[in-house]
Amino acid sequence: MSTSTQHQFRYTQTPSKVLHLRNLPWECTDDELVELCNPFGKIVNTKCNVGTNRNQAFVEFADLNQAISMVSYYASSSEPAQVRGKTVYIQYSNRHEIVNNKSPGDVPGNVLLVTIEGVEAGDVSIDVIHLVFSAFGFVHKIATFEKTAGFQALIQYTDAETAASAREALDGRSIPRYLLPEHVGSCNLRISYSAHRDLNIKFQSNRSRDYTNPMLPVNHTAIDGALQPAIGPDGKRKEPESNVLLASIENMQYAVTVDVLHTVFSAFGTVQKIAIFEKNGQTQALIQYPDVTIASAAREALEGHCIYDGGYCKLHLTYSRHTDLNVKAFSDKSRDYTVPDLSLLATQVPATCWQNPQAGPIYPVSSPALQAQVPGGQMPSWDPSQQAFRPSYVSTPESYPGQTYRGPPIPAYATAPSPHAQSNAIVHNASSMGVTQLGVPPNVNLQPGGPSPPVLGSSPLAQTSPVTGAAPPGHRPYYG
DNA sequence: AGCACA
Repeated sequence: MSTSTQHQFRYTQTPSKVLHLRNLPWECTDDELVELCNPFGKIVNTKCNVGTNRNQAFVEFADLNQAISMVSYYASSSEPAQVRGKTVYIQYSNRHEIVNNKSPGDVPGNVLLVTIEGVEAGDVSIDVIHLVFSAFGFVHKIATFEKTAGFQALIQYTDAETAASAREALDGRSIPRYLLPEHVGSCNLRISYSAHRDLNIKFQSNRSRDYTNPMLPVNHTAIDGALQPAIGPDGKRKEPESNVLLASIENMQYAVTVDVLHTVFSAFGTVQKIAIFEKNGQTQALIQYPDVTIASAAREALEGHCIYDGGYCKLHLTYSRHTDLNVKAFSDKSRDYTVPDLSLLATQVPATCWQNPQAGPIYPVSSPALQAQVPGGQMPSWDPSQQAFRPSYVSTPESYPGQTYRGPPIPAYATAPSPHAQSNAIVHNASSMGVTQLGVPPNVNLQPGGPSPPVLGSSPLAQTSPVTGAAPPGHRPYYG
């Protein structure tokens, strides 16, 4: 019986330029597959560590005849195909192409994402990184940062080939001992590809370098600050002020959208960019102002306050290490308000009138991607009549500090939170904040007449929550 | 040693 099924296997194999390899060592790499198969033709794709035992693989040749030549060769060879001494069984795959389900980090590019395992940010200087990676070609730019994954660096080369050679040589290896401080044990490099093509380096600093632009200003504070962190009068480490605030949102019973944050933080000045993300299961957001003064005012005023009544969405604000966020202009988790609204421009300016001829082709006026950002074809938070929309280059940030927030309603807490206040919620009556004009997330239930918080009317939370009804008498909004 | 995963 089993012999006949084997026969069936044999004879139902129609040639394919994709080969199925099995009995591989589980450690097998794509490179080893290429090494094995390359003599027979051009490999256009591979997929290794397939199956529960991770001992199968697929190799796709550019041409069917190349796959046939490999299968025929090993069919009649006395020496079986081998990887790491293990015999590898080869047959035609029953598919005709390898589906490209490579994770983003496997898609080759000219920028590498390097995770330096087992070290702190201070252990490996950017100069050491530069030295190590320069062995493979000219390093254009380096940006380093710390994430939950550890200390990471983006390394930009001229092209993907150079990047690939560096990755090939360094992935899984360690930075030479003599380049590391003594206390560092092992420090493996984990290298994948970044989706970036061109890094946006603003300063030469201890965290980032642009080797193509020697005229770039040097950020001494970043360098000095890292070497000698500022110490506050209480002896605690004081985070340097920044124009970018990091908001941690506690007790987030209700959705906090980009629009909500924009509304809340616009009370203090032009919000340039917002990014929302998750860290350790908590929602955090970065809010970028044009300058430190505005950020500082916003931080002072909003720290510890809640976006919604009832202690929901409590803000904890610190200064971010960022000075300029690199965010998608339109997404549900980020917004760049400094980017002109192309869809608005498009309605006012014929496409042929673009001043920058390059701008047109990059974002076609009828781009579905652009329209997809705005269900219904509207730009809720992009009303140009809103003060908050004004691009940063129009505003005069310098005027804010002494100006005690003219324009939008002045939150009382901005100057002096009253100790008698019964609530520290920022939003009691959302309509008074102009939320309705700014574009309300569909799930926010606004009741313009009443002082109720913009709770999620349709959410089960709204039903179960004890504090979703109208505020008690005397429970006045902080907004006059 | 026998066909992936979105």
